[in-house]
Amino acid sequence: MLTLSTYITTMMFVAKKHGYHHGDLRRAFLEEAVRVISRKGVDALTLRSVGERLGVSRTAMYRHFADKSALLAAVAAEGFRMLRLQLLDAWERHGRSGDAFAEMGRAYVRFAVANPAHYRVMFGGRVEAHGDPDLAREGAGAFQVLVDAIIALQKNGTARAENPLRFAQVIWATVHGVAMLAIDGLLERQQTDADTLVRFANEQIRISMSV
Amino acid sequence: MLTLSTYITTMMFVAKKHGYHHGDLRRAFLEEAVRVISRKGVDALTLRSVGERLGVSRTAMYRHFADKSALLAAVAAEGFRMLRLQLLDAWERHGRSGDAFAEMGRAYVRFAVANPAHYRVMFGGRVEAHGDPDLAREGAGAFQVLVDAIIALQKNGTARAENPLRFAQVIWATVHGVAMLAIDGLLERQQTDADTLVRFANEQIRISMSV
DNA sequence: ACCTGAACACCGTTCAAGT
DNA sequence: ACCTGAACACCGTTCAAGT
Repeated sequence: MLTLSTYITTMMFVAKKHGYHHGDLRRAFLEEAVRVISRKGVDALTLRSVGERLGVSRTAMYRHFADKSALLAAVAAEGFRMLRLQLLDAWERHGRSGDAFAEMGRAYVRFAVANPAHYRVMFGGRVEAHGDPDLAREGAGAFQVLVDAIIALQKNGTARAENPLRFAQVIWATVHGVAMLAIDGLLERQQTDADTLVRFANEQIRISMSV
Repeated sequence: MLTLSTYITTMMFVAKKHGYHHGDLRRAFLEEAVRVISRKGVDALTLRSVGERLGVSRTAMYRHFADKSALLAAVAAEGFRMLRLQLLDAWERHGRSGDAFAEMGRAYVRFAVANPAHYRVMFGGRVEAHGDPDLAREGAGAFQVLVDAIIALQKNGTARAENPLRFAQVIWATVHGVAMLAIDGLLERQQTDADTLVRFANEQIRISMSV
């Protein structure tokens, strides 16, 4: 009887999982963290205030994340997943062509500007892909979209033969640098907007790949 | 008499300034901060442990820096100053030529790899140039070396006519991205070393500038 | 002028306890 | 299974006091 009642109680809680206090508390923590980071910076993120905002105890998070850095790693992993999908969408929707490749570059910078909180956590050096397997997988997946696109361009003769990994690294470095300049507000000071700069960068990339 | 004795006491302390407790305490704080950051990361930096390490109270720092972020801003400003000097040295020592420009790129990445603590503070998004005038000036100074070099290459016909600021932004973005890949250890995972990648990036840059 | 120690208002994390 | 409140060991910063 005791075992049965425990079982029933447990099942009730499990059944309530997607309707518990805040529905999906894990997701609520993730979203609130992103909200705080984008508005006040990573350093302003405290578990206590997030918990209070969500109306749960300040230790409730530990049911869903090992610690604070695991929460940040989850934000980063989610960012890489979104980035991968948006890059893939730009590449495919524009016909996997040289122009589509340029659109990927624009999509990359657009992602960073639209999601600075995710982007800063992804590349701010706070979380290391080393530690979180999920994060490492998502990061590698986003990079692979770029590598695959380069290989496709080489196959149809748009890009010259060269180690595609090396192309990918330099191109990623370039758009990443443009994205950083954009979200750090360094372009505003120089009266340049991010999309203009990434278009210019795309032109430079096109030249250096086709020669 | 009171005024005179106060004056004398003050002068004694001022005279001792460069021989006080640790000679230059401001410099000692700066160096110890860099040491801690490079060994354990920015998040591991605590004023209390730095003070303890230097044998002073944990509030002694406030005589030399407004707060912790001012200390980090000073680290970043020092980093930009070192970077500017090393870029300028590479450019001038190699004869202000196209090759010298490539050597600047290599010097940039070498700086980041040799001084990852400074580099992370400079670009990690913790300090904003917006707030610290000294930091803003040093950052702009380092960037100007790149702009000036591009203008020189355009004057002697090595680089094509184009807004030098735009060239500078994309090129900076590229070498910065390579530097980030290098110090985040993402290249090791792909069996590429930083200098090989920056040499490849330099070749891409040379092509795109000369066409 | 420069440094100190105590105090204040925080923080992440642990843990026994509740349902 | 999931959540709680109290407790622990920190942290940056302020401030009256010393020399």
